Amino acid sequence: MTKYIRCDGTKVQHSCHRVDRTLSEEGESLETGCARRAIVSNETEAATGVYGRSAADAGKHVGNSVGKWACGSVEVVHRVSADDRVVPTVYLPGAGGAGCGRIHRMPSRKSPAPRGTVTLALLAEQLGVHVSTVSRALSENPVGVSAETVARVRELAGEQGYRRNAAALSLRTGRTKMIGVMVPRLTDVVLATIYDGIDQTAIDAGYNTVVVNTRDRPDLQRSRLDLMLSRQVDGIIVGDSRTDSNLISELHGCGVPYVLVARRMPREISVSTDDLEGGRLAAEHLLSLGHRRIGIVAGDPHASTGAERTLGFRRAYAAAGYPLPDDYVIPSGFDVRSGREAGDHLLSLPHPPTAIFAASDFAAVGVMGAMRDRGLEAPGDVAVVGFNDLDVASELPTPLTSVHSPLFEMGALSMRVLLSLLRGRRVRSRLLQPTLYPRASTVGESPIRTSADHPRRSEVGAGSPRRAQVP
Amino acid sequence: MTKYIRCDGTKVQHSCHRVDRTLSEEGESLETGCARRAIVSNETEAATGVYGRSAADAGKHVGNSVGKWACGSVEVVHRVSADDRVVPTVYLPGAGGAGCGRIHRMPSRKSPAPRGTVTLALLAEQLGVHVSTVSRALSENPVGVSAETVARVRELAGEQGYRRNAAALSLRTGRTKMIGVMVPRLTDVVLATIYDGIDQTAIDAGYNTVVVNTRDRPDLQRSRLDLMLSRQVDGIIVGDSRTDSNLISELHGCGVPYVLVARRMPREISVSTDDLEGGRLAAEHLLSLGHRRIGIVAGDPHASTGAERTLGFRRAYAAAGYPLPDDYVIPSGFDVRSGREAGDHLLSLPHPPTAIFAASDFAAVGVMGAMRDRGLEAPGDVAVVGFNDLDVASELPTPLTSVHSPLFEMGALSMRVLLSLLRGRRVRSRLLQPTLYPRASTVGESPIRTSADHPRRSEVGAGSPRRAQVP
DNA sequence: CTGAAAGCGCTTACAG
DNA sequence: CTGAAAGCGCTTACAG
Repeated sequence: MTKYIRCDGTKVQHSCHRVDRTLSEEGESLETGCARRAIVSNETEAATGVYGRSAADAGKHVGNSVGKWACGSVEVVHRVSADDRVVPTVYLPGAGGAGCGRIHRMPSRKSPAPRGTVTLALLAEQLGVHVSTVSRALSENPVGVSAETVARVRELAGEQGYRRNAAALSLRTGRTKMIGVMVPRLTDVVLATIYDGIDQTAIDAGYNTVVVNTRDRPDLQRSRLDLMLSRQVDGIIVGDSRTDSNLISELHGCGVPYVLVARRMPREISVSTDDLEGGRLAAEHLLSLGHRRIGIVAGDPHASTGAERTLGFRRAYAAAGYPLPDDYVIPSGFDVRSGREAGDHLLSLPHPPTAIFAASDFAAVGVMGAMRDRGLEAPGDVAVVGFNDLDVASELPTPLTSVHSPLFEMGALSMRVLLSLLRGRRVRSRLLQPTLYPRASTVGESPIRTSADHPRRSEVGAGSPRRAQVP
Repeated sequence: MTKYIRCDGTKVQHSCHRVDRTLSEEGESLETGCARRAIVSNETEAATGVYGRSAADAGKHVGNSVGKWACGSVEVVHRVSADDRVVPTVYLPGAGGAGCGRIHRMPSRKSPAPRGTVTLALLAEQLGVHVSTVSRALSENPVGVSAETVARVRELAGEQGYRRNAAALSLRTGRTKMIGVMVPRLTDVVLATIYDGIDQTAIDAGYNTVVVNTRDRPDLQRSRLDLMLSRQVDGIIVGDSRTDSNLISELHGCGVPYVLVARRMPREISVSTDDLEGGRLAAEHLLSLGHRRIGIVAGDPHASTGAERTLGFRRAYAAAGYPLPDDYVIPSGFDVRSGREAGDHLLSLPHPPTAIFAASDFAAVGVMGAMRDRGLEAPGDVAVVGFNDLDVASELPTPLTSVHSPLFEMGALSMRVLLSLLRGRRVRSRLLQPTLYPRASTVGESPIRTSADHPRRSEVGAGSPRRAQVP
C-alpha cells in the first residue's frame, strides 16, 4: 500500500483510500481516476481548523463535489513516492480501494451528522490512529492501550468536545443505561418526591431515568410504555399500576425487568408503604379521640394506596364495633380539588361526620377548604387526618394530623431493588412503615411535630414535643 | 441462483445463502459444506411458531451451533432441483454465498438482541420480502408499497409485537424526536406544572421529553446537559437558568436549539411570566391597603423569577415614596421550609413588617406557619401575599392572596416556541401577564376567588365575587 | 412495487 | 499495543 503522510509528518491511515494527483488551484476540477471528480474550493475552510494549515501550504484542505454525489472532505497530503520523494496529493478518505472503479451512492440524509459533530472517526483521523484505538482509549477502563495514547486521545476529545453518541452505543451494546419510570402525574408532589428518590439513586448507579406521565389512563399507560420499550430502557419502575388494568401482565412478557412502586399488585415485586397499617393508625387515632361517625375521602379505588388506606381504616373501625357505612366513603382523586368536592359532599350529609380521613394531604386541604366555607373549624367541628405528611402539612395555619410515608426512601429503595434485578439477583417486595403525627387538626392544643428525622416506627400517642409552640 | 421455497410455497429470499443437504433427525449433525456444522435440535421450537409447521413437516425448523460460532436460526426449506423436483433442505440464512468458504467471526455481545426481540429483518424473513420493503410498509406514510404488502407486514408486526428500535432510527436519521428539559426540581409543583405543559405539547407534536433535575447546582447543570447532548436531543428547554452561571453561553455553541422557560436571561429566547409586573401588582395591592413596612421573602436572587418579582415590588414602593430597606428583603428558596425560616427572621426584627410578600405560595405557607407559632394572624397582624396562585392557595384555612402565573400555559408555549425553532422559523421571547387574586390573607372579608378561567389581565380591585362565601 | 446496498457511530474478539 | 472487520437495526436513493 502506498504511504501517505501529512505535512505535519503524521501518517494517513484509512482502510480504503485513493490518491489522485497534485494539488490544484481553487475552482480547478480534478479527475480522480475513480469516476469521481474533486473540485477544489475553500468552502470547507471550516474543516481546516483541524490541521491549521494555510491555503498556501501544501496541506491545504479542499472541498469536492461530483455532480450530485457529495462526498466527505478532501484532504491534501504528501504522497511518499517510490523514490521516497514527497509529493502533495489529493486524498479522498474512504473512497477508492478495491471498489474504486465504481460510484458509491450516497443517500442524502436530512442531517444525520449535523455540522460540528465530533465522532470517533474524526478524532482517529486527526490523531492518525485507528478508530478502535480511540474507542479503547476513551473507554471507562482503558485496557490494552498505551498510557500515552490514552492521554493524547483524551486531550483531543476534550478539546473538541467529543460526546459519545448514545444511540450508537446502545445499538452496539444492546443496553442503554436508561430506566423508565411511569407515574400518574408529576404535578402530584407525592409522585414527584418518589421520582426524586428513584432518579438520584439511578444516577449514583450510573443510570439515567426517563419519566412518563400516564394520568391513570390505560390508553396513555399503554402508549407511553410502548415508547419506553421502543427506547430500549434497561428496566422499568411502575408507579401507576391499577387493579383495573392488565398492563402489568403484558409487561411480564416483554423480558424487561420491572418493579412496582407506591402501588402494589398481587404476585408482583413492589416497594410501597404499608397502607393498610397507615389506615389503621389513622383509625386508632380517631377512635381514641372518641370519633364514631367518620367520613373517608378515599382516593382512587383502583390504586392500591387509596384502596388499602381505606380498607385498613374501615377494618379497624369495624373491629372496634363501629363499621363505616358505604356512603361515608367517597372515591376521589388525591388532589386539592377532589378533596374539596368530597368534603362538600360529606359535610352535606344529613348526619355529617365528626371526623374525616383523607387518603392524601392535599385532599385534606380541600376538605378544610370546604369546612372553612361552611364556617366549620378543625378539630372542634370536624377533625381531619391526612396522609403522607408532606412539608406543607405541619406549616398549615391549622397544622394537619397526617400519616407519614417515607416517599423519597421508597423511590430510592425501588430503584435499588430494580438494580438488583438487573444484576440477576432474586428480590422480594418491601413494605415501609408509616408513622402518624398528631397535630392541631385533630388534637386542639397538641404539640407541633415535625418529621425531620423520619422515624420508622409508629409513634401514635408516644411522642414528646420536639418544638414548643410559641405563644 | 438456486431457487428455494418454503413448504407454504413462499420464496426464500436472502442476499446470501447456502443449502447443505437433506433434513436430518433431531440431534444429528450436519456438515454444511461451508465450514459450519448445523446440529438439528428442537431448541428453536420458539421460532417455529412463525410458520406453524409441525416437526413432522418438511418445514421443520432446527437450531444449529458450530463450536463457538453461533449463527442464526437454521431453516428447513424445499430446494427446487434442476429437474423441478422439490427436496427438503437445510437453509442457513446469511451464510454461504461467495464468502462461503470462510468463517465469519462473530464477536460475542452481552445481549444486544435479547431473546425475543422482533426486528425488521425477522419480519422480512418470515414474510419472504426484503427488509427495506418491511421498513417502507411500516413507515408512517407508506408510499411505493402495495396496499396488500402494507397490510401483510402490519398484521405480522402487530402479532409479533414489533417495536421500532429508537436507537437505530436515531442513528440512521440523525434525529431523536426527543426534547430535553432542565429544571431545578420537579418536587416543586411550579416546575412540575410547567413541565406538564411542555410534555403534553411535545407529545401532541410527536415529540417526547426527557427531564433532568439540576437542583440549581452548576455542576449538575453541566453533567445533565452533557447527558442530554449525548442522547442527541433535538432541542432543549431550559428551566433552570441562573444569572451566576455561564451554562447558556456554552449551549449556544452546541448547535442544539433551545428556549428558556420561567427564568429569563438577557439576549436569550425565553417564555416567562412578567415577574416585574407581578411584583408591581403585589405592591400596588399592599400599598392600597395602607401597608408601609413590608418584608419580602425574595426567593433565589440568581433566578430571574425571584429577582424580578422582588425588583418589581421594590420599584413600586420606591415610586410611592416608601423604599424598602435591604434588611427587610430576605433571599430564600421557593419552598415551605425557606419561607418558614425567612418568616421567622422577618417577624423577629425589632420593627416587624405589617405585610410580607413571598416570591412563591409555598414560601408564603411557611411564613404563615411562622406567624401561627407566634400567635399572629393574617391579615390582622400581618398580611401575606404569595406568588403563582397554586390550587392550594385558595383552599387554605386562611385563603392566600396570590399573583397568578399561567404555569401550564407557559410550559406549553415554550414548547411551541421550540417547535418553531426546530422548523427553522424565527421566534421571539414571550411574557405572560400575571393576575392578582385578593383573598383573606390580605383583605379580611374579601370574596373568595378562584382562577379557574385564568384571566389574562390584572384584576386588582376590579373583580366581583365568583363564589360567595358560605356562612 | 420491490430488492440491494450503504452507512449512521460505536464496540469487541481476533490477528498481528 | 494497534489495526481491521463485522454488525447492532434502521432508512433511503437508486435500479430494475
